[in-house]
Amino acid sequence: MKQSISSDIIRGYNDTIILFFLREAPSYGYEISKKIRQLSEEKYVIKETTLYSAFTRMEKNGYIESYPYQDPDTGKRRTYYRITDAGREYYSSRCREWALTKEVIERFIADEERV
Amino acid sequence: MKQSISSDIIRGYNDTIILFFLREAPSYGYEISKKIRQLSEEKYVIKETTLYSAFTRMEKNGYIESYPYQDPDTGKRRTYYRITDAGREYYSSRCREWALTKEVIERFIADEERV
DNA sequence: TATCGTACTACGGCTGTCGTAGTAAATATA
DNA sequence: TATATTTACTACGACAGCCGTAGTACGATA
Repeated sequence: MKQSISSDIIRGYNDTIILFFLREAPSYGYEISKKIRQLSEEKYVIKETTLYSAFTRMEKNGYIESYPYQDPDTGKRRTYYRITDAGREYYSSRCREWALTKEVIERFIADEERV
Repeated sequence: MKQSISSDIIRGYNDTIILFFLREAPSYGYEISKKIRQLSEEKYVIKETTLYSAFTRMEKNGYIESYPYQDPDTGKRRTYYRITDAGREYYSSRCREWALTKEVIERFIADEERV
């Protein structure tokens, strides 16, 4: 019974998590999902449907752009995504919001319970 | 254009915030909403419908119990809520989850953007 | 008399997450 | 060579929680 992260708290932060990786380089669904697992040390595993619907939403919002890409080695066709300037701004604003949110939520978290 | 907290990130933490106050003493909707505003210094103002639906949900889940109460001074009738043992356990588990979640999310928040 | 603060309830919409299912090609294993 | 697993998605619909709108009712204050 490992403690894990509820989807309600991560809700709305998936976009930020995805953009965190796209800031550094364009990528695609499967790779991003693996990177999330790795960086979180298996503590957070994004669901496929959640991930791909986030792509759709963010492209609609202009935070990312998709383009087809064929891997020169394997020949695999994938949909790659790159971050836009609007996406970078959005990421930054979410980071600032996070700082504020964290500070506020912690006022409602009892010290003794913090483990 | 003050930076404020989005409902998506607070989502699912409203229950915890409410229980934070009920742990100390029974209370009712209006009072709790005021306390949230105060403790967050206006950074988070819970919506009425959100608050009352949280009460309903938590009572259904057995985390709180309601009882009618008439104020001896004003004569005002209110629905008071008190926390149950299950509610205390739930609060504690949410606090532990928070510690984990915070740690994980921060891996996806770039240092430079932290302000 | 009217407005404001208090203390709610009802209803329905919206968004993001997730379960289920299916497709298809490449790679690994037996 | 046959089968399983991994990779890389798409479609559909359910669900939960938040929130906008609206309305009720009562007391205090202007």
